[in-house]
Amino acid sequence: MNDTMETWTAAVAHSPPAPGKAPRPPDTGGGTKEVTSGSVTVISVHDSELGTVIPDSPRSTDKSDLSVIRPRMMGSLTMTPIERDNEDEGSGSDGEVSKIDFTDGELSAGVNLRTKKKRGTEGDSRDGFEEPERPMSWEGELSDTEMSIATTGKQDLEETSMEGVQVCGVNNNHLRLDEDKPMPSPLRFTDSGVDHIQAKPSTHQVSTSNNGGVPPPTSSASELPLLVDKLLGGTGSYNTPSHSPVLQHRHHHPLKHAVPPTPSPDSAIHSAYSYGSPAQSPVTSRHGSSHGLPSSGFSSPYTPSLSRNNSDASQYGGSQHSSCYSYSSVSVSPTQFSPTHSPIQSRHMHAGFPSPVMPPRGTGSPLHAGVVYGGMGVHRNLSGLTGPGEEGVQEGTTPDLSDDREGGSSILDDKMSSLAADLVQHSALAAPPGISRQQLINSPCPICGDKISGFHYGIFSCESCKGFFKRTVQNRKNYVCLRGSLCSVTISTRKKCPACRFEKCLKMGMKLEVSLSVLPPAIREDRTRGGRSTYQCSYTLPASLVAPSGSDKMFAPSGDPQVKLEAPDLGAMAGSSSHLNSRHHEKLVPQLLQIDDQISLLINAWCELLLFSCCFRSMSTPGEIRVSLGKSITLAQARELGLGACIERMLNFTEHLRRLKVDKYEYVAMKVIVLLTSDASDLRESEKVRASQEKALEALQQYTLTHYPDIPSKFGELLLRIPELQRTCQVGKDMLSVKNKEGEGPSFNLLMELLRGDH
DNA sequence: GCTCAAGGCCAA
DNA sequence: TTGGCCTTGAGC
Repeated sequence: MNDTMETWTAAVAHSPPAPGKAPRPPDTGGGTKEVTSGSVTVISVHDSELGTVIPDSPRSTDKSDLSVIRPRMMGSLTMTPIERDNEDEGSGSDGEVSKIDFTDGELSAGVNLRTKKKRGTEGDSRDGFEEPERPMSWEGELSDTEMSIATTGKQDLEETSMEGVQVCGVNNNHLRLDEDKPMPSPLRFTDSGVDHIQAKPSTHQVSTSNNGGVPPPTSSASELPLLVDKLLGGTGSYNTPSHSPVLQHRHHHPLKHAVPPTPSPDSAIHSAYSYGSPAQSPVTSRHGSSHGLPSSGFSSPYTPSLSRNNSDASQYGGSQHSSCYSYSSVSVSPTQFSPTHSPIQSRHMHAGFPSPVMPPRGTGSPLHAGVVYGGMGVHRNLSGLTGPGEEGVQEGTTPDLSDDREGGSSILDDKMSSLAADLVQHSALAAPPGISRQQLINSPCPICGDKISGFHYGIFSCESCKGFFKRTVQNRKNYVCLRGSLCSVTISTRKKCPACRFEKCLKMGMKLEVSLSVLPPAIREDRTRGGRSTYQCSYTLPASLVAPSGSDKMFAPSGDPQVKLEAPDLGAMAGSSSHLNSRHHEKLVPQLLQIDDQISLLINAWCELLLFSCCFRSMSTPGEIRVSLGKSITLAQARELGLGACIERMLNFTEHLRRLKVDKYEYVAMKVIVLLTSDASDLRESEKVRASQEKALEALQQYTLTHYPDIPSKFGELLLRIPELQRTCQVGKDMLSVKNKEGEGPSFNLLMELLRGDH
């Protein structure tokens, strides 16, 4: 859906400090110093399905469709010119980010990676890229052989990266995967007809309004986005390999925000440990036998000597500068951490981690073919799964070694960082249960790939990204990216585009405000220092942790209602999202729904959701239905394919949407309503579903009345479209059913191919 | 008393 | 403006 891969730059250069915002008071040692009420408008919104999404409220930004994930991933696999251009951050491009004042010094600073002093932690003195510290095994330093492996792996990485042709294999040729070859099915994420009902980039809230002179929306106006945010996924992994609305639970599992029996992070870790037996490890199956592998030079970063980088160490910088080296620098504790809990392996889980509710698609292990168990070789592939805005090695392109900004080595660093960042997007944020805090800390920052220093604002991130996020929010910076919000964000490039960096912070799950507003904000308005963050949901299950089927009790005792699937996950499956102010979440958060109910709802509504998405994105193309991969189908073409009746109704439906000028919020809300309206008969908590639907209806009504006061009937007209949508689906289903029986109709796969949401 | 996630400081 | 380091203080 390249044609809809529109990006925009919202926002504005720099909103002035809030009136009365005094310079930062001196640190007087605690206490409340200043109350700020501003916030940062999310910088840019890239919505693949909605195309350009410009929040009409400065306090809200919407990423209204989960399908944004797929295009990003696909886009990276099939480079488009714009992506290449974007990746080429060489001379000239920086100037495009005209409103972001970068100095040459900053640019050059990016080249130097991590040269700043660190606390005297063991191994800190070395630049990980130039002189990696001797990797540690769980018994101590790696042997020479192991070192050789690790070193060789690094060399391989460099060489292949430099060539830009072959995916680094980390000394394991069988793990290599040529990037110019089609990705194995489990990694392509393209074979789903319902995959746009997928996970989505995590959504985020902006704590308060940065008006910039624009009055904030009324509460009612904001309620829909809020509701949508909750309904459609308040947090999510960036990518998910899942292909079905059910499979996607892997990233939107009910447990991902489950609150542990105790809110303590420590207890949360404990919970993770309790799960982490090798036998139970969800990773085990993903990687098969990892024991026999020579670590590939990328053995687990976790060692029994965790004190080597325990919490304090992590807080003040670990021993590894580079996430890349962190992969290879340590190995596994067979006692404390199962090899299968290796964060390396865990990083790969996304490539096909079995759905907790449904068996994985495809044959065998989703990680089969050794694709995913290969250290950096995997990383590169995984990076390919990210989108154009997600940095990474650009498949099919040769790294520009003449990059005058950073030089060849820095490019490699960039790529390495990119890979690392990608990995974490798929791992640390979406790590399987059993991954401990320590393991996560040893993973690269999901935003830039740097060393994670701790849990900041809802995710494990590095110190720099933590500081950046804090500054951006506290200072109410509104950055703009004039490059389409597709800038790479890595260690070496993170300074180049704060807009994209901040967007990625949000995307990766950094929170300005806790989704459930009973908890304090991550960014403290009063700037009170000290104290522990009280939101541990993401801590327990960073971002998109999922548990395999039957592991529900891992994080919560039986009967804990928190275990139940949160509505956001349900909404995420609906294919939309938004990250908006959550100030009124407690008012709008719908009832949590059980996973079984979510599945039932999806089973009943998948067709409507698909068709709706298809029609909505076809609003700009009268007479055509925009199907997959940016293609359109006309009625004539549809008739040739035997889909005429269905497409005709879809065109009519689309025309209604066009006439009603359905906007993104209405679209999202309607999707939620459709989802919750499905006549699933086996709902366990039908009352909750109904209550959620009522809230969605109410929010939609308020929204339409607020935003379209001149069309008072809009709400009703929107609702009237739902039966029409359902009839359209029924026509399609009936047509397929009848014609397939006759052996002359279009196949189900064809329809799915047409409708799938990889846009 | 320890942990750790906040905010603050300040050199680069 | 960045990011490493520091202080703070609630939670345990």
